[in-house]
Amino acid sequence: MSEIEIFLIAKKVRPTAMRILVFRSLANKRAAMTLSELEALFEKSDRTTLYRTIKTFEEYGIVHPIHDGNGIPKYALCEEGCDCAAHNDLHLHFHCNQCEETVCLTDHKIPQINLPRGYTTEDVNLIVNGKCVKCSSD
Amino acid sequence: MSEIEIFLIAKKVRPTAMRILVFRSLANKRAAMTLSELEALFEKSDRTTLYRTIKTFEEYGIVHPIHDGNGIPKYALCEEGCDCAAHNDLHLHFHCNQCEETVCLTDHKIPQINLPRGYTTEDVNLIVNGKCVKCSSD
DNA sequence: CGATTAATGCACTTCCATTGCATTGATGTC
DNA sequence: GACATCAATGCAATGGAAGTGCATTAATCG
Repeated sequence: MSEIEIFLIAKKVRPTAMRILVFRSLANKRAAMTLSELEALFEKSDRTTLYRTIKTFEEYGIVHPIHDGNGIPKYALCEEGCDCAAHNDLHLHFHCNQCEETVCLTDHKIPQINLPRGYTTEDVNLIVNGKCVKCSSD
Repeated sequence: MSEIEIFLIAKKVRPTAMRILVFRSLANKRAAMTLSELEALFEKSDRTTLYRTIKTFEEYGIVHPIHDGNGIPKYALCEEGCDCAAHNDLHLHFHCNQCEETVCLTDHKIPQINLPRGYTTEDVNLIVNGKCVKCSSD
């Protein structure tokens, strides 16, 4: 059994062919991907299956969606030990305006945000737009 | 001539009826609004006109879009003196998970974010999700 | 007033998310 | 191993919203 299969089972998700493929694709690609980008990787797959695969992954804390401000959500694997449901992994996301790639900067935690009296925080989403390492050297 | 008309002219935007209405609607509502929400306010208006009105407002620095993570952008009036084009108004946005309203917390500036070497910042988008004042008292 | 440009309204297209339903595949039981 | 059950898949269809082309109307300028 592959590592991915073991991981999925541990997450209580049945390791079907499609799920393994999607997981591997996300693991190999350093950047977050949209459903369409994922779809393009698999010739034969149905959009719906992919859609539901991602939903399942989301539900079981395997991926988290990233809304980088381009309207279409992207997905990236959660960090090990990240309990996204409890929002314990408040890292920031970087979106490159040139190559359009969005990456998790998991080492960069989000600073404490002060809110006006009466407001309570449940989740924080921080997107930095700019130029990534690859594009800065151009 | 109304204040709104004067303001629009100062922004080099012709104060048409629709534009005045949209501006007033955004000014009266404290929260940011989607195109659909705006559309619902005007019985007779065409969606396209509204769409282009907002695009024009965006272009001339009258409104700024807010991507609060729900896929559909919302729009709010820019602060006075805010030069959105130059990203000088990096305030944070608060989205209430209960009433779904999104507001600008213009007094709360976004702290300096440190990025890994090679990354450059052009824009920062910070969304805090939680409960707003109104909903906290429930 | 007439000409030019801007704004509007309508029709249409496209893209993506989402759901219903029938089918296929896997799992667990006897 | 055969069967019942439930999960996963694939196809078709729907719906919401963004965006575009074009003709019409309104405003502005000479």
